[in-house]
Amino acid sequence: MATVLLFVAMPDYDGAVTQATNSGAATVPTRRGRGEKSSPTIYDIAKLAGVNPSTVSRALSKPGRVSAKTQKIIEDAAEQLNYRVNPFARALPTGRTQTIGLIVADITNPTFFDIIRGAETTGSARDYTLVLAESAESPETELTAARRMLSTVDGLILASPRMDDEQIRALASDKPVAVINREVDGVPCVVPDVNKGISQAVRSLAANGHHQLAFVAGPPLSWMSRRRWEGVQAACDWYKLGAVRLESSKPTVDGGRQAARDVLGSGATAVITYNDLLAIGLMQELQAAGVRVPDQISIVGFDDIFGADFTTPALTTVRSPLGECGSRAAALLLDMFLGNEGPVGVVRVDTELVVRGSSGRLIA
Amino acid sequence: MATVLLFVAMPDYDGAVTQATNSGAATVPTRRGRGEKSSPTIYDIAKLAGVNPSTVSRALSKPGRVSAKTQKIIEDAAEQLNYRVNPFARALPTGRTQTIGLIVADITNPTFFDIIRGAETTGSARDYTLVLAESAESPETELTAARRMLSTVDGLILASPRMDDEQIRALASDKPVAVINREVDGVPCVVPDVNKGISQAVRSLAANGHHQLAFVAGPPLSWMSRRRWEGVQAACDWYKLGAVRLESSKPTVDGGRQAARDVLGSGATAVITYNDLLAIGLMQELQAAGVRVPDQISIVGFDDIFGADFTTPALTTVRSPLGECGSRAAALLLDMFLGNEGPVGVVRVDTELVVRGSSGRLIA
DNA sequence: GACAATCTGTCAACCGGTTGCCATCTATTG
DNA sequence: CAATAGATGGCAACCGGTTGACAGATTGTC
Repeated sequence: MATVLLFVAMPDYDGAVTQATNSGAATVPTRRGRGEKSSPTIYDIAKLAGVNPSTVSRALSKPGRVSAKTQKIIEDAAEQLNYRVNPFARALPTGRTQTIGLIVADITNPTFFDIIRGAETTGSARDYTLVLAESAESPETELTAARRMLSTVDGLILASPRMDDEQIRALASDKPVAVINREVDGVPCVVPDVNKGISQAVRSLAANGHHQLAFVAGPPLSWMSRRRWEGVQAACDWYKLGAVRLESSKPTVDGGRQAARDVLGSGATAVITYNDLLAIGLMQELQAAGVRVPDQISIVGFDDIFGADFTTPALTTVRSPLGECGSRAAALLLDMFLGNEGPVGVVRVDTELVVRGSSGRLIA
Repeated sequence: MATVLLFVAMPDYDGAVTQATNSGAATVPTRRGRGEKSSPTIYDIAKLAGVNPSTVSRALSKPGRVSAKTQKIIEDAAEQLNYRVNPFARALPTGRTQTIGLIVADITNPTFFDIIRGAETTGSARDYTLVLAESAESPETELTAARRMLSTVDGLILASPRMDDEQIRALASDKPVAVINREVDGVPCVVPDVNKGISQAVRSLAANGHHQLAFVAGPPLSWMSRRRWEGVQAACDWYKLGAVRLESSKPTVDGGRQAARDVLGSGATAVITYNDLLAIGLMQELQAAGVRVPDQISIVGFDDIFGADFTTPALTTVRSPLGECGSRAAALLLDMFLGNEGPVGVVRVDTELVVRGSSGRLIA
């Protein structure tokens, strides 16, 4: 299992008083040859400021606990010494690590990229570090990773979890947990509302003369794959299109190529895939087989990942605001850290159709 | 500044005895409601095994320091309690954090993805966590990030650094540092040898009837951009092609689009770009302007990133073994951790041309 | 069997912050 | 002016491992 840690932002020393004067030359004060004594500690500050170390600790982390005068003296001393808290020393007694865990199915999948970015940005704003781990689409690996992480982080974000609702709730009973791309009772979730985007896609396809649509599904354990299929079915019902569901071996470009055969066999003239990777692979394979896109078959992906507009024709896709999902999930966690048990409901974000060249009028 | 931490692999408790028996049910032994007492400690093990905590510590981290018998007893106890070391507690007295820092110019640039992967995989094998930070192409940001990271990691990898050689050496005098995509005297470096790949590219272009070539450069501070341009010049000399160097505003798809105008103005029929992102943007813009690729203009990128084969035609590119670079750099660091000051020379890895559809015979 | 060399486990100090409790000191009020 | 509440700083214990120093046990040697 691979785990990635996104060190979002290292606070100057505590997130307070962030303005560091660039007064002197840009020299590092403590230049030590080998591995001798390292950075200044609160004890050094205490000595310099003529107070007790505990007072320094309070001045730097408990706003208002010390008098304004002492506060100032200590802050000056801290700045003079170029003090940085030792995160390990802080984490030891408190258990607070200033980190948020994020588990994704596959680090190399660009879909997760925006989620990571979003979570990182929001965490960063509050001096939280993001730790990434990978589940490789396996519920077991995911659970193991989650358990291990949980001891090291203050909270956990699960992007597209593959494990049971029950297991997720168990984790959530231990530390704050937020879920993306899935609804789990009793756990705060951030879920793109696919209906709008799917409606737009199917309406557009119907308007372009399509009558039979195929949906290439994602991983069987993916809640979101089921959800998208339901959305496609509902929209097809409404717009009077036939809809058929096809399996994919894996939610990648390669999986998309492999699905081409089934798509052709299905007789559908329009395809919506579980994600963009599948759409791209499918388009490549169809074009290689001489099928013209979109003249003969229209293709619509999901997510609008990096590279979706590299293809010719560029990929039409239902964009999920992945960055917002990551950001919202992180915000939920940050909220819970503050003690707000708050609403554990579902946060919904909107999806929208991005029309590019891979979908269009059916030329019979 | 954004910093990402790649938590590569969390060892079972110390990397030794990794087989965890899945004996009982999959219940978490310490189920605590709120934030009560957490995981088992070496003190718990000591009590259970009837020895002193320090003996437990030694048994778990200093192989051979305790008798085989005691070792066994302690390991059994540790397993029974499902013990995991507390990384914070360990880092505090030792300073060893089991982490490697990696600074890249841009987290969203897929070029760095393979480097990250490579470093992560290699670090992972030795139970090291990877910490990522972003420099946003700024030497100042990079230096700040590097300084901050340095106090938290055991060693640092700089992928495509933008700061001075001098600054890099200063960092390296503090803790182990390895550099990728650049040569810095006195610091271990991993550098793709671009000559082979460029030679292949230029030879192939010459053979296809091209006489005038343009190189679209990358960031001015990029050592590798200069190096590639030198390689292109040398190869063009050899194969008797004219070569002209064009600037780009930024090394992205957008920068590539903007460069299209200059490319057309240069009269070149073949283009090599600093990286694939530029090549893709350039190709999009040229095609939009009605230029046929590769019939009128051949395009060759650099790196072979994710998505390079999404385009139509697929992108011909000089592949750098980025994954290997990351992996090698991490290996260098791990070596230095073991006390091997070793050779601080340059590790060279090979590049090769990947011929796809965007380059070919010039059709006048 | 006496004595040295080697093993093995224990003691205690330490890493650098945090925090409950208490002693002062100051300010407010009667 | 005395009594009292609140603000402020100090003391010391603690978080969970690590490690140098040392003593007791074991083994080997002559």
